[in-house]
Amino acid sequence: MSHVVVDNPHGLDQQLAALDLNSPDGQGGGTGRRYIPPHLRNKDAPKNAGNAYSAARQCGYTVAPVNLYSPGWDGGRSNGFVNGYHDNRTNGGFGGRGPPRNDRGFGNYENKDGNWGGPRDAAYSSFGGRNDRAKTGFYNDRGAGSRGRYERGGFAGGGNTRWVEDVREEDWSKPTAPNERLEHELFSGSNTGINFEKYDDIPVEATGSNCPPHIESFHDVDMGEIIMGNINLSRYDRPTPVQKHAIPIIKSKRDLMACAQTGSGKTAAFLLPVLSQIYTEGPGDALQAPKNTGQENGRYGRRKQYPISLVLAPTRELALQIYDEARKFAYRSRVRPCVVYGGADIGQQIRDLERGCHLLVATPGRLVDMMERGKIGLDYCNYLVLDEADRMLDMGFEPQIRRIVEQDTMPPKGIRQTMMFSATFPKEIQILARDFLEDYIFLAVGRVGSTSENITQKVVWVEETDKRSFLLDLLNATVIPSEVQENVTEAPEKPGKDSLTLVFVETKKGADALEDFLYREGYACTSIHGDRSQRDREEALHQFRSGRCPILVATAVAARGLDICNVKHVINFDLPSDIEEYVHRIGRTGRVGNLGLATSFFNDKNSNITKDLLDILVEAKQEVPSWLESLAYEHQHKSSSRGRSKRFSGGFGARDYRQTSGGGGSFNSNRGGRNTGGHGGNRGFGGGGFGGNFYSNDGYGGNYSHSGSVDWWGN
DNA sequence: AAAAAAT
Repeated sequence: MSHVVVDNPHGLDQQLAALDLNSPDGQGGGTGRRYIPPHLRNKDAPKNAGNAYSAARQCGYTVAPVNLYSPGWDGGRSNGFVNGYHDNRTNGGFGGRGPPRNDRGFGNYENKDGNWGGPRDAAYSSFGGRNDRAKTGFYNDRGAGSRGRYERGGFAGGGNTRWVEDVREEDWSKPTAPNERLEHELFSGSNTGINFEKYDDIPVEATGSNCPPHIESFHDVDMGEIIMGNINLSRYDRPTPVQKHAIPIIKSKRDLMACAQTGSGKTAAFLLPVLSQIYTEGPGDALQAPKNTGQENGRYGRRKQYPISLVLAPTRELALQIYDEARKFAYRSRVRPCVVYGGADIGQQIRDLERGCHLLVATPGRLVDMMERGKIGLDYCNYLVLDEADRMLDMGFEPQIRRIVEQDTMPPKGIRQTMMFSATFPKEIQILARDFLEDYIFLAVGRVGSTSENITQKVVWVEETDKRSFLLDLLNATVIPSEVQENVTEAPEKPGKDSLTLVFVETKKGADALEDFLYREGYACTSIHGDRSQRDREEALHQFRSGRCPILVATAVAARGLDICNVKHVINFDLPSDIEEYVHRIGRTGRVGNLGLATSFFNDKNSNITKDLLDILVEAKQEVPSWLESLAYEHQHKSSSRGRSKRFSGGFGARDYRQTSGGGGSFNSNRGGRNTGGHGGNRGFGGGGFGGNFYSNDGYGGNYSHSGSVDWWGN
């Protein structure tokens, strides 16, 4: 059942018609036709780069002008104030590059013609190779030979003109001196590369105009000597499927929307080409920016940093993880990666930023904070990556994200290069992609480390009161409880340095309690949840990773994205009520080609997940306990009569439900004959290749709590 | 009846 391709084009089109955002011309909504990704529509639309408005209007969409608050782009409107302070940097200069002023009444400006400034944007002229981003006519090519230039400040009179030594005399493409200690620190960890041949089977589909061919080896594309050196040090052997496709796409300066799971190697898929580009092109204007004028160090602004690349991630731990990867690939380069996220001392983060920041990894809230403090300017951010975009929207980050991307000084789409990664492609993400991406390529990657192959999934019936003792039995692994025997063929490995066990619970309280219990029972364990201090969280993760505490009790905070090798066993002490969450949780094991075991405790409290769980097990070709099967059957019948839980109302009366909540994916089993009637789980999940996962299920947009009215908890 | 995220 895996890698199902869409075989129900009608249903699919129906759904897409329902969300018809992009096809005023009817292209997207026709029946009987294949889904046309948004970027393939409106082919005739003028490629007026950055012309967000016209594009939006073409779509029959009334939107607030995207850069409403970014007077900078149409030039000359900035008054050179930053956060209420005078900003010497822009004094009398191009002006247009002034910082965002959404508190200064610029909101009334409308960029009337959508022209991002034309000649005045000569500020964009790049010494590097950015000009070959052909679709934009913005770059005033001064050629690569300049050794210096007049500083921006001087152009419009008003002072400050001075010759600036061109820092690009440093060749960013050449490696800097090696540093043994650092090298050891960065690369001594285990190989996180994914080198297994079976990954070749992972289906990948790329759509979009002029999509560059994929690569088979890291050597098929020139990423420069720094990157190649670091790839070697990381012991990356060959690219994963997502890397094979994403690397050439990003290298050829195209925007990208990629649907891929974590664990597919996607962090490197964007870090490698982005950093490679930065190395070849040098810092561009970013280093010319105020930083070196000395003026930013004055009374008001202390060294505002202008990262060339920004990566946004939903959770702090994930941000850290991406940052750690970035440090590897930035080794022996002039690029300095930084990370900012909440819960940690902001002063320390600011000091770190002040030491230089070319690539910034951030969680949205803290970044906005940094921007408002005038510590970060996105004026020169040429590369924007949104990682786990669906997750970020789930968590309600959309306002912050739009604030960062649209309402500030970030270059508009078409100028910057934007890459979005998401496990799913629901309506909200499609809208975001439409707003943030220009002429993008859509990449759909089948699930790597698919549950069916790598992870053995067990579901056992355990009453609430028995859970603890049951858990102890599992951890000891010497005795397999009789109830489990029928399902557990191999005993789980005992937790140990190379055999980590991750125990998921549903509540923070529960996490504390269970950790206490295990601790009292003499187990080396720790816990992670959102109420623990950031320091404790990181410490816990470290203890776990290093194997000092081979048992980690966790809430949903650890369910997604975290890449911890050697997790041999995931135990759902409490099952989640959402199948999506389940999939993410068990995905913490069986990574990088290893085998994993996932054991879930099930009792009547979990009836809401019965059907979806069953479907997942079937799809992943796992043994299904007979009681689960009959339960699912019962549940379906029982609930169809008296209105099922909102979330799993699948199968019946689709459209009527779609505004209410949950069930979105459910009614559209896009699998032709088999109307599973409640199968929301296919979305973004394992078995189902691309089509079904990404295009369809979320058509009704009901799957995400932020989209509809009520979620499972009634919030 | 929850978790996450800026303070």
